[in-house]
Amino acid sequence: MRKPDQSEREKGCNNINVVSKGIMPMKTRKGLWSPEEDEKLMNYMLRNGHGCWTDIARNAGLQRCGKSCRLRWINYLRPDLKRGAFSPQEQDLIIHLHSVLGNRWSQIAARLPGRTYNEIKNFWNSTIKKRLKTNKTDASTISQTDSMGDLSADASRDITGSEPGMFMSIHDHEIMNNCIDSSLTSSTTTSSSVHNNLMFMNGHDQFGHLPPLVVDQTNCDSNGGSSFLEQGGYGGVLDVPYMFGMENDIINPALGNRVIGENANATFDHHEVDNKITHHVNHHLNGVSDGNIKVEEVVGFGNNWAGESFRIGEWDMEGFFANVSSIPYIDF
DNA sequence: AAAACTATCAACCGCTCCGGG
DNA sequence: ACCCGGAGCGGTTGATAGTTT
Repeated sequence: MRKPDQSEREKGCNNINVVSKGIMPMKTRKGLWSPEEDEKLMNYMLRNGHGCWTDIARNAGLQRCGKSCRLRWINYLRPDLKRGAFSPQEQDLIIHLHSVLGNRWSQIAARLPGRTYNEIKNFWNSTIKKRLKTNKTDASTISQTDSMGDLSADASRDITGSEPGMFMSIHDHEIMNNCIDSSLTSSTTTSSSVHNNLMFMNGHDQFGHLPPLVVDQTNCDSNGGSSFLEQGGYGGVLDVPYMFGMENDIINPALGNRVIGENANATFDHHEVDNKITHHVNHHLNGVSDGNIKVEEVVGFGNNWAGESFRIGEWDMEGFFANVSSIPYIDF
């Protein structure tokens, strides 16, 4: 991997930035950090702790901008960083969290102790993305032979423009099926149409969205919730999304877990939910499942999720529930 | 052996958000 | 209300190590 190299290090020395607080123009270095610089920053941080990064850069005797110091500390020097390859469990968790959170790398990293967002981002872009792409190719081959037609064609990207390709095993579908509330039959659509929309081969709907999940507090037991990590596969039942809604809500992870359904206008406290997820995920990392968290335990009722409420009409429900009869995966 | 290709990842860039003046 | 600076984030780049041809 890239190692500190003299010519490279010299390159950045021509950049002249004015150090904040207007003391005097000072050359700031760019490029790779030398071991000496690392030592300076490390020693300073251990002695003085966090503060204004611009001050840290200056006080530590570094010819670096504060931004560069911050990045170096967060991504490399922090003592609590875990080194080495991602474990299969961590990989599963990253995939899992990405399906829920999207490219919010810092939020994903916050749930992986000792890992940085940059590390996870790099890992995703280099390794997982390719893996999913390969899987997608396989899936599209299968889907063609299964007469999936143009349903798979538009699944090349999700609404954020990133690559899809999350797979669900039959087992996953069964678990998900168990989590579908029978009361949906009385909602604006039939339970059969919802079921069918959950059963796209690649785990996405015809628009490339991840499948919606129906919140059912009573049926989603710890079996469904913990099975994902234990299986070690891609995709699967997402226990985290269950934590976002209320009973009978439909949640679409691709839309930021926004809620549609009878509680569409309900809003939740983002930080509270965040804390609960972190708690839940930590249990997974420690090899302990605490089962699904009760929805009311997370969101309560009447809390506010700042500006994140989602109305049913804002989603393409027509498209969402279209073509259900042409999906051959599982017959209900 | 060497050129070409691929994978990895450190670090930069530009942007948004937020708090203080 | 507006401006400014710092912090933080996500996208991207590019150097280098490793692998394949």
